Amino acid sequence: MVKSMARPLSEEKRQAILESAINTMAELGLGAPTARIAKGAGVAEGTLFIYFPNKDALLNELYLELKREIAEEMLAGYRSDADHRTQWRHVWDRYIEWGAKHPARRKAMRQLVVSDRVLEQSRVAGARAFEDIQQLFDKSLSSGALREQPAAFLAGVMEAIAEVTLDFVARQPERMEEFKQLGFQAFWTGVA
Amino acid sequence: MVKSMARPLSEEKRQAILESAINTMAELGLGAPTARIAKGAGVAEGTLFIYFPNKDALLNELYLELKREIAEEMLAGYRSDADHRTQWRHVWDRYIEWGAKHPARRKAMRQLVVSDRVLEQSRVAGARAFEDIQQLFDKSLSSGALREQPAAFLAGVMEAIAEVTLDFVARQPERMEEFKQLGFQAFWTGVA
Amino acid sequence: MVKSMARPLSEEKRQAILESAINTMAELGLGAPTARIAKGAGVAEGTLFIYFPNKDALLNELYLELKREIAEEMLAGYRSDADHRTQWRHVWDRYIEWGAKHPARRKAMRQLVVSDRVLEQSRVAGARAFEDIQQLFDKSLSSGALREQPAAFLAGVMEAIAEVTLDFVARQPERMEEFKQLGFQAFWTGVA
Amino acid sequence: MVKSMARPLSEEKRQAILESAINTMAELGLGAPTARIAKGAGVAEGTLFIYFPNKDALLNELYLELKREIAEEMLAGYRSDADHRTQWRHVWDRYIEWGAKHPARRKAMRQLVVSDRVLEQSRVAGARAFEDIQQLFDKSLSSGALREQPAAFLAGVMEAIAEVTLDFVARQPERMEEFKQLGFQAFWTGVA
DNA sequence: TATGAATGAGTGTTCATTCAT
DNA sequence: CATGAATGAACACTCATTCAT
Repeated sequence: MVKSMARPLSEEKRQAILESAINTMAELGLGAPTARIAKGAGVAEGTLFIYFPNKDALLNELYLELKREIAEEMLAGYRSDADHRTQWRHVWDRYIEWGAKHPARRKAMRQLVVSDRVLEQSRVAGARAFEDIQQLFDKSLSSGALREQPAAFLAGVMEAIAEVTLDFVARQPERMEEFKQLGFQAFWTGVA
Repeated sequence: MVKSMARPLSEEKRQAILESAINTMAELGLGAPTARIAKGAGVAEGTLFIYFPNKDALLNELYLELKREIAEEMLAGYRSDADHRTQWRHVWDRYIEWGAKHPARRKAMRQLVVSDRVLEQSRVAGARAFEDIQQLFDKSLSSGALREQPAAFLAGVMEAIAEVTLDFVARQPERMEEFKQLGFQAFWTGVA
Repeated sequence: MVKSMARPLSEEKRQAILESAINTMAELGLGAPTARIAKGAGVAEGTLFIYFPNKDALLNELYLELKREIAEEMLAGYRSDADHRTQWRHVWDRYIEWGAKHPARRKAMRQLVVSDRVLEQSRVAGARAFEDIQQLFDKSLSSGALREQPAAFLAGVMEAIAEVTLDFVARQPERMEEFKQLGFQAFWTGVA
Repeated sequence: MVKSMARPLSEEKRQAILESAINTMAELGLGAPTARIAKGAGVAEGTLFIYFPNKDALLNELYLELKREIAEEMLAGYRSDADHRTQWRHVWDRYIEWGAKHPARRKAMRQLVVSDRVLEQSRVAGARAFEDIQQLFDKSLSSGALREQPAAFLAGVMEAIAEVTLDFVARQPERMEEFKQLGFQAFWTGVA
């Protein structure tokens, strides 16, 4: 599905605005002024409102964009023929690596997640990007590889432990491998 | 010799302001206007600034206050003679119950935790309120009841899983016991 | 190549704001609210801050603008071939006439001159507008037409006597010529 | 005339408040907060309003107090049997010395003089403190020692030149004697 | 489409003054 | 009389959004 039909706008500029929003929000939180975001993107204040009807829309789209990016990243190189643990480990490692490599994205995401300005609708849409990973959960659950529990709960636990892990990696990057291992172990033995 | 005061600062009002800050911030996030917080506390706009020199100070004090409250709550009724698992379970249950009972407090806390406006200094001070619980971690670790790992990491994992658990409890309060159990199991088997 | 502007900053509006600042400050002193100044200029409150980054900047620019205007006024019609006394008298008369014609400007200037908010930097820049008049001082001094003394001191004395003169003119406008004469005599015999 | 009848208040405190007002206003201008003035005087915020009904009253009384102090200072050691020039020189020297010794007082006075908050009434009362000096003017004028001109104008010129002189003394205190002499000469030859 | 000047409601904070203690 | 907490109007400044160019 190509967007360029519906919006004959410069996809480049749109991306520049989203990227600037990430960096500006990482620094200033959700209160980051749209004027600064625009400036950071190299466009005029008003231009931002051509690409996004208002700030909340920008916030919600950014949330979605990041969700999609994370899901994509987590599945890259994924092999569905490996055993359950290996598959989980793959997904886990990819996420930790993404987070370690993109601190600003993580900071922005953290603000978005707890904000009321990101609508339920966006959260649902964001979850859809994780459908493939969801299937991994479902399969593992039905195969008995994981203890009986709601898949969403599982997902939440995994994400939560990953965040803690990333906090530690952020503070001591040189111990990344250790924390990555530690975090996965806590998750896997905890839920398996 | 203390100079007799015309009217001493009222601890009651201070609490009213903090309480109103919680509720207002639960609804509006950190952007909650000080004027609204004051109104909600039944005091004049200016009065807020007698009790807190500025909004950031209020935010930091609120963070601390909540941290202390949570620590106290978690330790209430705690028995140091029970076995490790029982002790952990106690602490876990108390936290889940606190969170389930105080959704506004949790919402406010969530915003504070991810905000740059809460200073490192306050976070350190907040951690001090958890020193007793920290000892529980240390003892369990040295006794071999828990797998070898940094105590702070353990604490982070526990808190993270608890938050997920509370999110589920918030959505389906009638399944509270089930989620409480599920969350603890994930934590305990994950780290033990 | 200049990027075509949507709407260029309007010199007209800038002047309107400065003009309104003069009148508002003449009435209310330096405490004149920016909101009132803006209103008096026929622009929105926020517009003032597009033309001046903050109130202090407005104050400093206003000081400069007035200094420049006064210098220009004093030199208009000036003939460098006349004798010293005539040249001085010309400059003197022009200033007294300017002050008598623009009481609000004088009132505003009086506040600005004694305020710490007008920076040394602005005062130096303001003095630069008087360089031509300064030369008149220097020439007269070196020619021996004026008693030996620092040129800046001379300038200060002249300005001070002019202010007194203007105060009297303000109270009894009908005696303007008399005071103008009296003041100049005090100055000229005092320094020549 | 003893004040302590009308106000059975501590004259000491009243003076402390006025003194603090001088210093605080020298630093912060007329916008100096009453709370800070009170603190500087070692009294409570509310106490200030026992001694002065409101801030404007404080300002006006301060103006008067300073006027009186200056007049008194100028006449101290004054010999009415000396010749005119000697008498004028005495008064001149005393004022320059007062100003050089009390920069904060001068700064405060400068703000008060140009402020609308000091009422005409206070200015008139302030002038009364100069009645004795006024007589000196009158006598000198009628004796023919000074050129024919309104006494008030003369006084204004003297004050104005003195202010300029003090500005120069403030910047180069080591040249005080030189400027004092220069200033007096400008004044005396200008008006005599 | 792109620009950035213009808008004005909204924000944190100050401060003269009052008044309960 | 003395205190300082309490008040709320006022202020400088910000910012999402609009719209003339």
